Formats: sequence, structure tokens, C-alpha cells
Amino acid sequence: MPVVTETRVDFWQAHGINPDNCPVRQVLDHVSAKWPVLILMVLGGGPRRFNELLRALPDISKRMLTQSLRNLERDGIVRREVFDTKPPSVSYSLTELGQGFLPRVLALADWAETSMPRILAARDAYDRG
Amino acid sequence: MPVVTETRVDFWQAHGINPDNCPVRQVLDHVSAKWPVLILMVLGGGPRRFNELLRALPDISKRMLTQSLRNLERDGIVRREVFDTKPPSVSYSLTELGQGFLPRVLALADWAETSMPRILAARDAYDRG
DNA sequence: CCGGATCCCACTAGATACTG
DNA sequence: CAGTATCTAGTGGGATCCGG
Repeated sequence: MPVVTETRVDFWQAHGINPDNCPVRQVLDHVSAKWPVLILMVLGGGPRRFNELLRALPDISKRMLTQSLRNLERDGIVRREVFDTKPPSVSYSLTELGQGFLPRVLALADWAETSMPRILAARDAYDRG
Repeated sequence: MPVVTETRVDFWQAHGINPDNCPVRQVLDHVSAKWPVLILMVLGGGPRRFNELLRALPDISKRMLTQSLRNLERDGIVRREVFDTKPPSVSYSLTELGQGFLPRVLALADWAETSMPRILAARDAYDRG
């Protein structure tokens, strides 16, 4: 765990890294971009085909599923395999990188879940005041 | 670490929890909402005043700083203290909850930073192909 | 010094229809 | 089966001005 001071922010500034071009943030964006985490959780259970994912995430549109999968694939987190059978089938699975990513995302989600009572209490207090 | 299967997704479905109302996601949104993480990192160095934060994050607008701070305050992650001096001054700092949140966010950021070479390589390969 | 209020544009994502 | 294309309403965030 790094020491947390303004030092790192200073470093970023010095190297022209801003919130818009920071590659780390682009990865972190997968965390809260609405669908990626859910997709990764399903894929954590093993490889899935496109329509299986579609059925597993009832509210997602084909468009968003495609887009999210492409982003994850581009970052090497998800692997896409095409079998040119008839009809064609495509399999999505976690790469090794993705298997290292998922637990850390879930760890954060678990903290959020554990802390939820305190957070909801804080919100309640804030909204009253 | 929980077992990762579709079970949890099923649980969510069964309880009517979807990506739009899921409270956990609302917390995770702080992670990638562009500014909150940077704000937390600066506050990790100790309490800061509004304009100090403004100077520490060169590209942020007053509007976004205010908004981000309000969100974090509402969730009990950041504490806001007003001293009615002349001119008025406001101090922002991490709550106990925020101090528990920050390391986990940084842990994820560190993974992203460590994995960045592999991710960039994956992107490069993807963009060529 | 620390914001709130307003205007406005750019991007996002849902719906729908179509394809190899 | 596994997507793409197009259209459109809704939203987020910058710029700017105002106030306690």
C-alpha cells in the first residue's frame, strides 16, 4: 500500500497525466460503468455465449452488451472466441488478466456491501439535515 | 472472498435489485466518476480547504468539485466543517468510513497500474487486429 | 472564500429495425 | 446466433454570472 499524499497527484501533473487521458482510470471505469462488473461476475462462473449473457443480464440491451464486451476484450480482460459453426457461436471467457481483476473488484464491492448500513445512515442523516 | 457464480446475480434478480437502484453500485460509482478518487487521494494527506482542493486538482471546475464533495459527504466518506470566520472557511477531511474506503480504492488502482503494461499490450494488439 | 443558479452543448444509451 | 445501423430523448459537465 503506497503512502497517500499529494505526491502522487503531483507526479501525475508533472507527467501531463490528467483524468481524461489517465490509463489507470480507463481501467477503473470498467468498475462502475454499469454493466462490466455484472458481466465479469457471470463470466466468473465460466465461459458464456453471447445470448447466454443476454439472458443472464435481463435489463441489458444487445448494443450495450456488445459494447461492454468489446471494451473488456480490448483491455485483455475478456477473451472472445468465434467458432464458425452453423449457426455461428461465440464464446466469452475471462482471461488470466481478468481472473486477477475480478477478485479485486469483488473485494471493493464487498466493502461497499459491508459498509452499506453506515452509508445509508449517513445519507439519511444528510438528507434530513 | 465470495464464490463467484451466477448465484449472486440470481439473488439480485430475485430481490428486484437492478443496476439502476443497486446501492452498492452507487458507492462504486465514486470509484470512477472522474474526480472522487483524486479528491480522496488528496484528502488522504490530511484536511484541505475548498480552494486548496481546487488548486490541487488543476482541471476541475468549482461546480464539479462542489458536486463531488457533496456526494462523498452524503455517503459519509468525507466530512465538511464550516468555520464562520471572516472570510468564511470550510475544511474537508476523510471520515473514518472514508479512511477505510480509500485503501481499497488504491489497491484497485495499484492493480491497474501494475497490470498496465499487459493492458496496453492487449489494446495495441486489439487495435492492430 | 465558498459556493449556488443558469444556460447550453456533447455525449450516452435505449428503442427499433436490419444482416451475414 | 451474434451482432450492426440509425434515430432520438435524456443527462453530465463546462462556462458564466450571482450571492452570503
